[in-house]
Amino acid sequence: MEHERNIDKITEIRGFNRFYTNILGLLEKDLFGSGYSLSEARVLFEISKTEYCTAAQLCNILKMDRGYMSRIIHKFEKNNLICRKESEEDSRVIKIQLTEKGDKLFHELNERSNQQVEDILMKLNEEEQLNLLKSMEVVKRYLTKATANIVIRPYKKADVSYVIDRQLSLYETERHFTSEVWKTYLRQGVLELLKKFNPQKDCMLIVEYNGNPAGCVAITHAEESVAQFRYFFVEPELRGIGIGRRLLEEALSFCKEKKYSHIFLWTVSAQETARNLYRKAGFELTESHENDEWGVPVLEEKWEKDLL
Amino acid sequence: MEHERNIDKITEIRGFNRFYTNILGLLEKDLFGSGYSLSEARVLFEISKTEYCTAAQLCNILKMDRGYMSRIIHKFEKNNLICRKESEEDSRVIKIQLTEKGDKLFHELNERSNQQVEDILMKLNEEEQLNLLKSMEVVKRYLTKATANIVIRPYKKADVSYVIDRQLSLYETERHFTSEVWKTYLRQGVLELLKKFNPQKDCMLIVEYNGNPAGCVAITHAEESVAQFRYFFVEPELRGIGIGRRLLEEALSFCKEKKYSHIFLWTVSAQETARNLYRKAGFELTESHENDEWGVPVLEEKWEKDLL
DNA sequence: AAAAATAGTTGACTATATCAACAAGATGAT
DNA sequence: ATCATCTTGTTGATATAGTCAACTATTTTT
Repeated sequence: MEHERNIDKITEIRGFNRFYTNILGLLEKDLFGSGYSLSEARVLFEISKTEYCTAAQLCNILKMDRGYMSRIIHKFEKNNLICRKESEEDSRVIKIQLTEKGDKLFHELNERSNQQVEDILMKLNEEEQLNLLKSMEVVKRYLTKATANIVIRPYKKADVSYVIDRQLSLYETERHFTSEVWKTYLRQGVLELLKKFNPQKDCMLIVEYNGNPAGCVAITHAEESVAQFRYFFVEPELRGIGIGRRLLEEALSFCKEKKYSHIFLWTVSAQETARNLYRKAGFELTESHENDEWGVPVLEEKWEKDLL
Repeated sequence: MEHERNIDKITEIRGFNRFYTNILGLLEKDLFGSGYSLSEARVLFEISKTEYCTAAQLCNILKMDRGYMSRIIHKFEKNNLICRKESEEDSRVIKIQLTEKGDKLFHELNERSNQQVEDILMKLNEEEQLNLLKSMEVVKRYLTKATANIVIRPYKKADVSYVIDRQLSLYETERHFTSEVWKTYLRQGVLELLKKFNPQKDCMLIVEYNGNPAGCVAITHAEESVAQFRYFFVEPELRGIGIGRRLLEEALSFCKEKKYSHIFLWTVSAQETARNLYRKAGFELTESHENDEWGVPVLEEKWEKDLL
């Protein structure tokens, strides 16, 4: 009986999958004439999107074979779409960037795809458009929740630049923190933590999503028996499915294991979701003040919690 | 400004498309080991689903190349998954049916896919599952509306068996009409209409969806200056996007063109959507009575409308 | 300091898909 | 009734896309 009910749902979902296979097939036809295949276009798109971009990363994101990826990248290089530079941190790694020509091609393909989607959108009225978008968001959130391969693991050397770069970029787009003071403060803070890293006192956890880092949290030793909770963020596309809560829990359990008796954190113009997260975990707002140093005036808040 | 707002929507939708490309990629991996490719599995699935199945139809539905399809079908035949029979109506056409072995393979692959989807579903609670399904339905409806290539055209010879077979099957699954009396009544009715077909009095329109028939309506000459509206249906997957309304409009405009002064229709246990459609078009319920002949007792209703 | 893991490359190969030409049969227009 | 047109399915030639395993050079872990 329980199973019978599920079969209907399963059939519905599989129907949707077949339907969407056709929709995607329809949209993909449009690349004809560009001289590049769908896979190549996807790679190009990811290169343009990814700040610190390497072949291995592209393979993770797009789930493609390494050899195949290598050849696509060489074709791109031959056609002057990208340039490649050995990484300074790891000489096995080659960083990939679009050239001007590559960027131009990307924009062309991008414009075509946008046009195509707009043509579809124009067949719907405002209300239908909004319904469509809202429903897509729901489908995406639940399927992410149900299929995402998410692991929380200790940081590795290679994560350092991710944590710094990504945090700078998120704070810039989401909170308009632009000042050099802020950038230096963040960069120094992370580097210092890792230089003096003491596994008995400090902790830095990375969210890994399908093999790539997608979030972070750190515990640092502030003073005797007092821990500070820092560098907390989750990639936008993974928000709303409980990963922040898991990170916070793991951080707190590290603190308990290491016998910290108190924990605090500083946050800025906290949004309801973050505040709720802290409140639910037993934190209390204890202090707040204005700060003008980060490029935009913000209200900084201190939240604290006893760990006994 | 208007355009700027659209760009956000377009970006969202394209994000969803990339996301779903990955989801589908994930699900497709599961065919490995079956000895058949994704395309082959899709063909197999369609064969099992399609009552009167031909290669050309499969090409339409799956948007595949004819030559490629030919080869897949030959591979299936070689492996005893299907048997092929020349059509009696059109000797160019070869009808395809699953053999017992083909049916068994289909069920195996189907079971695997179901299991896979169920595994995903199990990661969500009841409420989340229902939200997911509801949202998928909305996405599907609006995208169908915005992308479907729908044409309403006069019937062709080749449509006759579609109209009969499909209507029998829909009435059986949706209204539990099972009696032989009903089947004969419907079959005879359609055949008679087409035998005596007079383009000045009669009309039969077919909804064509991506090249395949997907709905129907007919006007028949009942008595002097009185038209009967019959054989009205739209494929379930295309309901809710205004195709029924379009069919009704076209049928009425045919009646006006041919100077009919009155039109009526018989319907059974009409659902709200159909009733609303008739009511909006100016029909009125004028008569109703029970009928036990169709395999299940139903309330038949007569709706009428003057055309002056 | 050795063993294991990772990034990227390459050759050989297979699977998947496309294109154009063709024959046989149906259909539509006049 | 006839002829041009369209449709169905087939085939050979070819192109594209993707996989696999072996290999080098480096970094990370133990």
